[in-house]
Amino acid sequence: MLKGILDGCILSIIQEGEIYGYELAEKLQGYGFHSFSEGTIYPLLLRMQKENLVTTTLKKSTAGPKRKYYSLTTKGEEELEQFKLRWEEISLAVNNVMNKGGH
Amino acid sequence: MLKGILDGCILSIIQEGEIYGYELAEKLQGYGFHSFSEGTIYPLLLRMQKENLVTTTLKKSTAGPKRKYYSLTTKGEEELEQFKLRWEEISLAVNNVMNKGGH
DNA sequence: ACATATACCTTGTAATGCAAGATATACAGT
DNA sequence: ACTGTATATCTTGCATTACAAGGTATATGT
Repeated sequence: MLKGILDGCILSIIQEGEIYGYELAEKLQGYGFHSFSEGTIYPLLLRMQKENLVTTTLKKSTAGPKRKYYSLTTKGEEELEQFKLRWEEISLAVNNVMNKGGH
Repeated sequence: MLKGILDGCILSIIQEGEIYGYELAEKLQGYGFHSFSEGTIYPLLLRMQKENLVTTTLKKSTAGPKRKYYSLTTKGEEELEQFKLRWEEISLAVNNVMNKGGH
């Protein structure tokens, strides 16, 4: 049902502007997602690249190996729009269920 | 991240009143969940029973085999409360991400 | 006797999420 | 030069979840 919810969130963050994985992981925490390790995020980014939702460019880091910056493709933007619609449907449905049972 | 979201929704529906699996499946559709087959719901109900979140009583049906009615246990009610909190956190976080990118 | 609707369960598979660990680069302190 | 620390990416292996598909069983109407 909610498969791809993380995908959607990541697409949305990338849409704000080019970003690399490590930074993205930190940003997710800032938005209130506590539970995402890099072991979750990196495989997901690789998958999205494979599906042509994002493109990457390597850039030097000030301290560490090269950063892999991600940007949305047109297909990625479309996917994001679809995700937004899906999220509205789902969150509405869950809120429906929740608010019936009690105050 | 959203593992157990269906669990929470089902707990919430059961809290409204005793209900059996087949009816629950139909009710979920009514709330706007399109994609849940019985192959998803029944195993989940059995698991929740095993975890002592729900209890069951069998009752005659007007047309078909006996219905298995589910009710919440105290533990199930606690689980539901926790889920509600978790859902608020998560939906807030996702909405944060979504609305930044510009609607 | 047969079809249909109801009702529950099992099997097998794919996707997802995560911990843990492997690899690699750069800089700062000693 | 050596060591530790922070940065940065990727891989492996496992557990959970979601789902389609199929299987079993009961009651009613014709």
